[in-house]
Amino acid sequence: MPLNMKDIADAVGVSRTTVSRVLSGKAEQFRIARKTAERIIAEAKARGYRPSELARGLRTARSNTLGLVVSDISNPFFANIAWAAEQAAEKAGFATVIGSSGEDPAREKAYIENLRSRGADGLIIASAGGDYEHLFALKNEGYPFVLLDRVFEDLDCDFVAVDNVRASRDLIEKLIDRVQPARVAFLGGRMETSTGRGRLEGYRAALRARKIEFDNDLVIRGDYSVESGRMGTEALLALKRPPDAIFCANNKILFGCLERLAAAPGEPWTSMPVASFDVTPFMQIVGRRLIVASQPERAIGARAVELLIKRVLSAPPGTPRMGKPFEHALLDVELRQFGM
Amino acid sequence: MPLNMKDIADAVGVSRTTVSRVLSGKAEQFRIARKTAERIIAEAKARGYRPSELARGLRTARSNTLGLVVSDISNPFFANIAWAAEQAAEKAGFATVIGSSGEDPAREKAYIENLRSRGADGLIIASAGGDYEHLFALKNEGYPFVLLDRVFEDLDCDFVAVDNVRASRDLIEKLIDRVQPARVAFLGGRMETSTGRGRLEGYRAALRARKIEFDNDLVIRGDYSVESGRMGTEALLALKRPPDAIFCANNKILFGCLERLAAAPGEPWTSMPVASFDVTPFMQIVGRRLIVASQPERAIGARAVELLIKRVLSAPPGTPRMGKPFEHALLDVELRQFGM
DNA sequence: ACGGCTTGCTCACACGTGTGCGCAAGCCTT
DNA sequence: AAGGCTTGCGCACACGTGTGAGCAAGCCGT
Repeated sequence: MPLNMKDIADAVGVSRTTVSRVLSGKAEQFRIARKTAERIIAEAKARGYRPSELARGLRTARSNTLGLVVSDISNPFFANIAWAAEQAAEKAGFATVIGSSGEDPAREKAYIENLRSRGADGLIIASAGGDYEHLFALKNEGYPFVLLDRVFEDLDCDFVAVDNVRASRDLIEKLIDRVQPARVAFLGGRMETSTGRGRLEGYRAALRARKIEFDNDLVIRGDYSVESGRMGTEALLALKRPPDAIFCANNKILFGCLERLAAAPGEPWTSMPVASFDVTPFMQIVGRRLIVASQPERAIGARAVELLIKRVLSAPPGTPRMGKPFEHALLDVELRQFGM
Repeated sequence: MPLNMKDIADAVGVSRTTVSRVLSGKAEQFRIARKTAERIIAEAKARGYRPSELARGLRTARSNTLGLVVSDISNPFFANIAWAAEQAAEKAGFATVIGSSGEDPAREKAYIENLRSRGADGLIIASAGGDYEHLFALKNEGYPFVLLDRVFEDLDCDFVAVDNVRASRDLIEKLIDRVQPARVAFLGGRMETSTGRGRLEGYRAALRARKIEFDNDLVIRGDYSVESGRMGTEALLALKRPPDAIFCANNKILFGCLERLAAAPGEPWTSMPVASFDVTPFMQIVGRRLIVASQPERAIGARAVELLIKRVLSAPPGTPRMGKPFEHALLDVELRQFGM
């Protein structure tokens, strides 16, 4: 109902085909008279014609739209990545739609299905992990997608991430050196994700490098939520022998940790140094020494879009993208310090 | 290509029509034999059939998808609203796609166009304001949409928001009472938005109520960004006569403000009470007295979806929604305190 | 006069789905 | 035996777009 090419065609007095050719910029290619083209364009503009991407996508099997499925859009880390991805995609002539799975594999799967059936040309996925068979299915069908932040050892595909083991190790070594000799507590994230496991592995590596014994009491496995940080810190507070420092696997855990620490002050907790991944604005103002692994969010988003578009364009629409080797982008993190 | 109804039909040995009827749950209505239906369903499941929402949307002029365009998804306020909206929409059988305009009316307009041409059944919009002619266009065409958080006096339509004037006034009166007699500085947001203007009006009303003279030096107009908070605070720091308290129009401005205050300490700045809109987790841990107007984010998101779906279902697909009176939902804010 | 070339456009099909109408076969009723 | 009802399903069109093939008219050269 909202105005077709047919309406424009009738108004101008040409066939619908001609309108289609003109409006998709192929006027010259099909030798449409300049006069005719101008009249068509004017009419379309005047009546506010907007092509149906549904019909267009149905016909061409291409929508110039990328889907972005992240695990938690309320995490500024992912919000910034999403923002960067949008900008990059727009520059390349692609629109973007965002979805947030809330770390729920079922929702993630549903989102992917939805975006696919809605004609997205490709997907960028920060997977919740756990159950990820649907990702294998994507790969087997040759559907273009790029993993973001979280990867899977047994699933070879394009991805953009950081070296979590190394970053975590560097960060924790730095933390250890600050309070030496140090018992560093570990508030971990989802162990179903490569980031969760990698950061734990980096923790172990740092302990080994500094010849510190691994103490299971100091390792709390949780998920990437504020609540998890609260609960983990709660557990630490109950220890007979408190840690000398705390590592939080991401910024949400850090929130919970700091909140709990603030609520139950007293030494050594008050002055205990804390480290975490992912910079957020508040770190500049919290009155505590922080060491943070800053991931290049803008670069991650932009690179993911770049890889995805490359993959999307590597074969005619509607056909599987096979053959081309997969690209693995590992970006560098930067250690930063906050607080006095 | 990704498997149509025809494939299923051929495999089972029936016509495509029958497959369509069965898979859209109208088997009984069209008296398809139970046996046949089961075979079709089994075959579809086995081969992983996924209907093309493109074709379906093209045919039915309905996509069961709602678009959500917010001004800044990296603001937890909007992220939480988006999250709530998704949940509510899912419960009602609608999918959701999110877009973030970054407070840019042009991007907002592009997003709206894109979502519409992609077949979204309706939109929830937290508009950037400034240029909003495209919203009038939506209304004139009878396209279903609900404004969120920000409204326009000259545009009557469904909306969900809070009474910014009252909330701001209550908040600032409370702030004044704390440090009486008080010179309260105002770090404002985008004046192109009703929230920006409303919160300023509330500020003026609070001053009047407490019989405090309006001092233009204390009023900084900016936008809803961290940078704006930084710059505004910078300006305050340069005043010969410092304020006794600071009001920030939203959480991002608050970030910038606190950051700047932390970088340049000394009395009276160190102990100066600060107020703002929108609760974020970090407020529990910042070592400063805060009074915050907490908006019911989940309720806002859910209510907006409810209104939108009502509007969407109020007329057959593809036809303008006119006639029904518009609903204005004004939700209550809650004043909360943080810090010692 | 006639064939070939250029210009400027149209015809008709395809994409995958939903749906009103209709039809054949079997059974029941009278 | 004829008419009508029920059961179970298919035909064919529509949605709005892109596109390969083709067609009429004019012009040119011989």
